[in-house]
Amino acid sequence: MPDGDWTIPQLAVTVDLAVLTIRSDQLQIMLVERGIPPFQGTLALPGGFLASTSEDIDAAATRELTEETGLRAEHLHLEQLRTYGAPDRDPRQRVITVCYLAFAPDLPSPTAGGDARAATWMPVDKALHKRTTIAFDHKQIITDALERARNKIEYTTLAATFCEPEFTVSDLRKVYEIIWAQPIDPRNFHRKVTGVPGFLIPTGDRTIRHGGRPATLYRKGPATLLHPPILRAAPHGR
Amino acid sequence: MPDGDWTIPQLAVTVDLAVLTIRSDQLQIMLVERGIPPFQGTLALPGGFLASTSEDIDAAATRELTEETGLRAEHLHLEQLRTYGAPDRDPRQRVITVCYLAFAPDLPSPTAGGDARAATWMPVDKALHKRTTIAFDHKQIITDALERARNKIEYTTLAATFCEPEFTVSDLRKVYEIIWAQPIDPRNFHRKVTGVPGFLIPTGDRTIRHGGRPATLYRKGPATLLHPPILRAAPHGR
DNA sequence: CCAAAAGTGTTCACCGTACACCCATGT
DNA sequence: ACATGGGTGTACGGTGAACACTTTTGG
Repeated sequence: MPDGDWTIPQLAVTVDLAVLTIRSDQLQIMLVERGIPPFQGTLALPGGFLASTSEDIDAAATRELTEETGLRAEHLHLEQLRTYGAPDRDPRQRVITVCYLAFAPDLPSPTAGGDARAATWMPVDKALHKRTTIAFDHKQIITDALERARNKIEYTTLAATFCEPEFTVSDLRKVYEIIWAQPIDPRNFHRKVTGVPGFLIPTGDRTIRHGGRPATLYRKGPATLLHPPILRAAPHGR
Repeated sequence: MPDGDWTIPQLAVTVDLAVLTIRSDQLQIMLVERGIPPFQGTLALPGGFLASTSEDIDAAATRELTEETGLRAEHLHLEQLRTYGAPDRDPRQRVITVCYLAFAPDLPSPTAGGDARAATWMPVDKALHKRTTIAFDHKQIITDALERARNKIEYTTLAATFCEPEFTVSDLRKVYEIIWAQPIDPRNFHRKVTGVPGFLIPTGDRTIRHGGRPATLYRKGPATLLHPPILRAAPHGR
């Protein structure tokens, strides 16, 4: 950090959220419809300006997230994704956005938090489709969020954050299959994840199913890293 | 991004650099001595305020980096590390710092770029030592930079960015050994890295050594990802 | 000849993959 | 009985770790 005591005028900082969840067997992202220009009526990532001069940016992201989802922070994963600062990304003024990535289980209702704005879910595929219009550079942000999510579940236990508090190995496998868009052998996956110490804690209960053997229910354990990682078939991301 | 058209007053955005290099068989980080309070006389990461309202933050980082190192951007690696926005991280005013991580080969002179400020190198170990004082929250940033670097060379070819344009397999291995602070078997390492397609391009020349068989010289090839990654012995970083 | 560093060959243990097979439930 | 999904056993192939060994230089 340099010496000097001046600020660029007309410089604003916002915190935006890329909230991912799995709904209807699809990876979906939370979007809000913009009420004013620019991009009036189009969809954008939820977010907002810093609430006060003394608010930490991480805290601002947490606040936004719990407001939008209505969930408690412990049931979510939140991490900083990247900061976007192209000079023309907002036509009104210079806006720098610190963007956060969040993983959430499927939520009872999109706007359970009581927020006035209409938050909706859209499949990530559809949001990234050529013909879909997303405000600002948010389509790029969604692309980055997807890539980060795909990489992250390889070597962490965060995939479980997409599941309900109690979930089966199948539920967890579905998360991987949906995010990676590739099938996974159920038998080997089962052995793999149950073999990681501290990842899955059996609750003692079992599912009541419509057919088939009942599955053991698990809770997420304290482990955060997977060793060795669950590697995808194809070379990482390129 | 939300609706609204106002800015927090007294909010400044800076771009800081965590530049890593290998000098004297140690991982070192570039620091500058602060000329004015706060933290006058103590060391801090190089960086600065955005040069103009229309400057992209990535471009600002590149500019700072080439100014400080005197090297052309092609010989360096630069990526965004993280944004730090704790409200009290600068006692003067609210400052949000977008921090970048850079890898550089050993440089001819620390301030070859002709910059007036005195840039120095300090071993990362020493910078992170309990008794070393570093300005602002920059010690935390250095910690994050080190962790990122350690992870990054696992699955990318970026370790070669620490080497001269032409280097041997031994040179590259030393980079890994120094950054990971752990010995690596020279034979297996050799086979591993020479086996990655597009990683190492032989120049045809060999080293002239003070003893021992001359080593083949390589240039960095177009490959960017390592598949499979070079995994460290111990569980990743925890 | 010896030391030192580069580079190759070989062995072995482990692990991911593939898949046969058994288990426990609903219909 | 049969379908459906949960979960275990096992054989095979690839790869990383360990290390003996050869190659090529300087002293």
